[in-house]
Amino acid sequence: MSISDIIEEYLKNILHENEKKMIEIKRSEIADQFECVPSQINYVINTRFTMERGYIIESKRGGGGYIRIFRIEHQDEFELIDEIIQMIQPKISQQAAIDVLERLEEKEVISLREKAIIFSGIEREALAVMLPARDELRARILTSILTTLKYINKA
Amino acid sequence: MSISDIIEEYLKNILHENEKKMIEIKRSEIADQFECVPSQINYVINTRFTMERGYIIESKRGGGGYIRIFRIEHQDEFELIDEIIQMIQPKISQQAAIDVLERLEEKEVISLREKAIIFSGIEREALAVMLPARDELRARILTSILTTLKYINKA
DNA sequence: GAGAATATAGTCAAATTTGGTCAAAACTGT
DNA sequence: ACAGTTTTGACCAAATTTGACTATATTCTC
Repeated sequence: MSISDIIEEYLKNILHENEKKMIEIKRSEIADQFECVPSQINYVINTRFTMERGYIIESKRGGGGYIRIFRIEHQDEFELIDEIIQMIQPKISQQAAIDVLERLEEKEVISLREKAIIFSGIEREALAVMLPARDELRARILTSILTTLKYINKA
Repeated sequence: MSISDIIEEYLKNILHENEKKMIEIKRSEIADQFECVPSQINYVINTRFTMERGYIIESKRGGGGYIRIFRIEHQDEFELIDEIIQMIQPKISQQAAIDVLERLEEKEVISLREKAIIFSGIEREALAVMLPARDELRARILTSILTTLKYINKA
């Protein structure tokens, strides 16, 4: 486990315990705590607390500055899926797609098996076209699947 | 016995004792341990821990990088799926794909819901490329999904 | 209130730390 | 000797770590 992984875990623990919607941190404090440079916190946030993974970031510089991490909440599955469909237009990378599928599984919109099936349908090797067309094709396929998912019932 | 054989045996011992489903290794550590070049580990994995032999590999580079080896068993319907994969090379029409999915559902290889998901991933509108490329793309996507299906268990 | 000092956070690219690929060389069995 | 397999190493790709430089907000001083 890298330091980034550890910081990610630490932040998620705070966030997910007590069903918190938001946490506010001071970048330099976290950096001190984990003995890393402050910009490492930005790295963790940029790679692990992305929209695709269901987070929104807000921050302020200067005295009393902060970084806030919000968990994106939804009324229901329908709304969650719609939001993701919007997010992936008009293209989506493989990594972002993985994040999206991961999130859908966490939220129990899809099963582990369905996640594996969908992933194998949109992975690089299956699509076999060059960028940027590949990311657009992936977005279309995923959109089509998500649209179906909106209306289909779980087993 | 070659070094490759020894490394293979070593990894399989760890994996099979205690019924472990997965092991995680660091490529360079194993290479050090057996005094070989790191790429030899890739050779062992590529020749001995293939899907056909019942393993799935996952890896990550960079700090905190790893190689994970998962053990899998294949499904009873392995042969049926293989036969279909052969059949759909190198291209498949939408109608033929529907027939295939129908057959898979009848044989209970996939559920009704999975059939719907897969179909929406390979339908004309989702792929949005002209014939004959479309039928080839559909074949690749479906092949990728079917290959996954050969090894993942039903819920 | 203007300007300086201080306190934050952000960006970006270089350095580092992993693992991956590929083909040439070496080895093995027949 | 040939074919197939294994070993090796040069080069590549990806993820992480680090730090110099930048941007912005607040507080202090006059």
